[in-house]
Amino acid sequence: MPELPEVEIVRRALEPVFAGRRIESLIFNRRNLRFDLPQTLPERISFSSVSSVSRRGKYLTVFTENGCGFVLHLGMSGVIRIEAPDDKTVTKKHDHVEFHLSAGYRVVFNDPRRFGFLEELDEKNWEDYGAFSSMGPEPLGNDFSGPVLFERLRGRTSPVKNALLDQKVVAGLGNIYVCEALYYAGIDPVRSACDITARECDNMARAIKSVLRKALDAGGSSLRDYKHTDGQLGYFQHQFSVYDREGEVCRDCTFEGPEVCCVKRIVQSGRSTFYCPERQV
DNA sequence: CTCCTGTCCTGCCGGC
DNA sequence: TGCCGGCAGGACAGGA
Repeated sequence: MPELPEVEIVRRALEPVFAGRRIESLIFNRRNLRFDLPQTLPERISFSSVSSVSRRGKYLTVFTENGCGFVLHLGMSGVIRIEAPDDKTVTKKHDHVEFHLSAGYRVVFNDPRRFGFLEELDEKNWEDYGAFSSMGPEPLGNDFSGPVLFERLRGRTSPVKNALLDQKVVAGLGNIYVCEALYYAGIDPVRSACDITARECDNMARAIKSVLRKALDAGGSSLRDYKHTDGQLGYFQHQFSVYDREGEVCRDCTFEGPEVCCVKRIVQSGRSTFYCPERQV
């Protein structure tokens, strides 16, 4: 499931393909994804050149020179496929959106579960877009730190795991990186968010940045090979410390003797949380 | 405000 | 072998 690092990798791959190229046509192969597709967008952005490809949290934004644009969310299973001019054009099941660009490039959005969405956006007032207007800081940006996180968790009685999943608290985190970050910070995921001390928030902010950077680096190294992986961009394999490792020994376990520490799985708000009870307190 | 629950959707996997 | 139920989860609506 694409979270901030995966979306950023997609952005980096899309930028050189989109930037400066003209959108010859935009084709919707169905009426809706998660939401109805913007039927007026194709005529508004066709034949104009792309001026920017950006990311905010898990959202991608693309704008054209005439000030039009759109926001794209990959949802759970969304994947971007880039086809170069000399590639054979293939249409796959769940290819919902196709951009045909100048010089024969194609960008295809494929999303089996259709949790993704694409909505029209004006460059002028993109910050007014609902999700953006209330979104928390970029975790890899300069305005995210321990003190900032501490402030944003104030008054929040829900478990810290749930709070970190809230895009209003901090942007771009999903279930996987929240579990991983809490592991590295040594924080028990069931603790109430407002009970986390300032000092622990320093550790959490550091852990969040570190986990995201590592994933970015791993994705970055596979980026140059994307053509060999069927041209598909969306998410990558990572080595997780706790996520999806129920019953296994946690990655940095130093526990010795007959009692081996192992990763536990609990359910919080209907979602799996993986953690190490020995290290996370 | 915050918090919680139900909803959307299909591929995959385990059980029989 | 094939069917079926359960599970996975990001964002959001709506109610407490």
